[in-house]
Amino acid sequence: MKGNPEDLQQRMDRFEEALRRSGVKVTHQRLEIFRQVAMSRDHPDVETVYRGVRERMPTVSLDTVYRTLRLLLGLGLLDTLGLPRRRVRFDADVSAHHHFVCTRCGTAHDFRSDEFNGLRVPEAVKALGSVERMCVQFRGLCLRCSRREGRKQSARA
Amino acid sequence: MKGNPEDLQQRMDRFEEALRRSGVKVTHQRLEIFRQVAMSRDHPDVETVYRGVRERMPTVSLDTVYRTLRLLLGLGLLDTLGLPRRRVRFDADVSAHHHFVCTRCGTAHDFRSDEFNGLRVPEAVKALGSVERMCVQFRGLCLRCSRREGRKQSARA
DNA sequence: GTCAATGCAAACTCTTTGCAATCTG
DNA sequence: CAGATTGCAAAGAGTTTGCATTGAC
Repeated sequence: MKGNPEDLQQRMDRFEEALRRSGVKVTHQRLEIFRQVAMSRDHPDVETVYRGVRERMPTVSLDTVYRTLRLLLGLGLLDTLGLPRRRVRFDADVSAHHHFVCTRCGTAHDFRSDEFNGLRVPEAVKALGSVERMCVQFRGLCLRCSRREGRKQSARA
Repeated sequence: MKGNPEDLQQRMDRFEEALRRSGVKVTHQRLEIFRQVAMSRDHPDVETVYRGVRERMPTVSLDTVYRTLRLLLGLGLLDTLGLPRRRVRFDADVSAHHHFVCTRCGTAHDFRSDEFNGLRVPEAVKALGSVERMCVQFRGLCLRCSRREGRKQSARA
């Protein structure tokens, strides 16, 4: 992220508006935590967000940062890189392939695609470092979780 | 993964061969742990690998599973889904964009690409679940880590 | 037989939770 | 002012480490 200041202000305004719409309270902590992520050029982890926010707000606590980030994830105002899950998942297939990952249960399925394997590395990416591998990731609800979801819906009705 | 039995046997043979070439010992635990990952259709986490291996080898310990998986990652015989880092990283940009992730330090940088945004969802993926979003991920050494690497090299020389 | 690898238990790191105090709407 | 939110401290996950024992080569 990180754009010019007007840009950031605009995003902060939209953020505050989104909080109100979601019916949660607009607290200093929430504003500063979001601002910190929005200001970062790379994608900060919790500790980095915490340190950054603490410079402007020395009394903020680490668990508020955790709680807030989780809240904002849930509201769709933030995203995580890769999976929001903690557990590392392993893959015995080291050759080129791509993934579909379930946002609910975290299970991942492989698929192969010559079209995707053939994608060229954009110049913008070459400027960031030396590319060793590439992977296309689709995210969404897997069949099993979709079915479960459906059952819950009909149970409520 | 998970292919037919001959396939698995072949992969086990290649695996054993790779261990020998790397100069590490070929132990029952290593064979069974790799077999468990290679057998799995989805991508198991450590706990799942542990439970699976324990059915065939009840005395295996959880930390051997951790150690072995880490070893095999290092040897390039296994891969992780997403980042091998545990820390979750956050992204304030919820709109469509793609990532370059450094395999060494874990930092991630955004880039945009209309070409990638326009990729169609393959039929094979639609069969796995409902796709909500898509992201292309490039992995490799970032500039900063490359420079560091270079310095280490010349320091040794 | 030697030294790497394992199993056990304890340490460590990251994240979540319970509860009283505080602040938003 | 009521109830959501925070800060603190303690508990919970997941992962790593030290050391004596075991097993591959």
